[in-house]
Amino acid sequence: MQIKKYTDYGLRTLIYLATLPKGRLATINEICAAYEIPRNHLNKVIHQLGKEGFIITRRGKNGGFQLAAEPAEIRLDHVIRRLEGDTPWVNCHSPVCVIEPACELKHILAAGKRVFYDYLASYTLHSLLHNRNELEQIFSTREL
Amino acid sequence: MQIKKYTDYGLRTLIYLATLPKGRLATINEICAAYEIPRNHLNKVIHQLGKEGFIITRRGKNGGFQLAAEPAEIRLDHVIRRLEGDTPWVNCHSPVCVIEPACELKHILAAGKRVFYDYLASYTLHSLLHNRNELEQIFSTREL
DNA sequence: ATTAAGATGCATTATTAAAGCATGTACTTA
DNA sequence: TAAGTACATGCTTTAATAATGCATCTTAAT
Ligand code: SF4
Ligand code: SF4
Repeated sequence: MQIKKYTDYGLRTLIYLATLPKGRLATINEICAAYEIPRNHLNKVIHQLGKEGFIITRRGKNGGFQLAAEPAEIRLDHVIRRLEGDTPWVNCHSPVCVIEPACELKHILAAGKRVFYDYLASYTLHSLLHNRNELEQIFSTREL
Repeated sequence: MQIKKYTDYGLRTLIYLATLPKGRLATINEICAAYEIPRNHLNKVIHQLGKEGFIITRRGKNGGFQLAAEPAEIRLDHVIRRLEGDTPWVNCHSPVCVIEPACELKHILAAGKRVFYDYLASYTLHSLLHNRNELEQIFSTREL
């Protein structure tokens, strides 16, 4: 019971982008260096972030990506749901569970999942910028 | 992002026990047969359920196990927390995340996890017996 | 044309959960 | 008290999935 690194990498990317001056593009290499994470994996995350519309990507020389909206408009529940994949938190099929038709548990777990995401819905990328100065300082010292 | 089969097996066991007449012991073999799940894995689950005090186990001939309390006294958050393991839903260490000291995200995720378990806390094993008759029927037909 | 960036697909490795196996220990009953 | 049955315990192996690596394609600026 843990979110994937994949998802966390996506959130880290959004955090990084949010600390940049508006309009400035970042590159995959830049983010890998900042967080010391593997380029290949981040590659896929960035791609999905683009597909999902959280960032705007630009190919080619001088390309890169930036936030597609204001940080306050990017909801954490949306991001995590997409990156994490929105499947049930319990697998009642494959293999099929014999009490499935009579089982209440799966409904309770599904409701719990909803409650979790409803809570996250009260936060946005902006909520993660409380320590913006400290974040910027971390990133700037890493560039040395 | 999904609970382990291990945890689900534990819940299934409790559901099964709750459908039995009070005082009646069940065995591991019985539950494996009822759910068509592997004995070796369930073995460990049963053992932990005993250690955690959700069931009372008895060794030896005519041994087995039964619920340690009334279904209405067995809270789902307690069971799932124990079986699932109560670790954070995001791993900020190993490897260490460079923005960890400035990051708000982990706190939000931790709060979301609390919200999830708080929700589960409003349910007990009794909540899972709404379709008790249907459950009993499923179990009885499987014994053939 | 060259170069630098993301896009895409496949292969490999690492991690963890799940399952298997062997043996120990407690308890009942003949 | 010996035999049998059930849970307890530890170790090994397999399966599933996430993470990572690699090669190549496409796009766009210069
Ligand atoms: S017990 Fe309920 S929740 Fe668990 S697998 Fe069966 S149907 Fe799904
Ligand atoms: S970004 Fe925040 S939540 Fe994610 S690993 Fe780093 S410290 Fe933890």
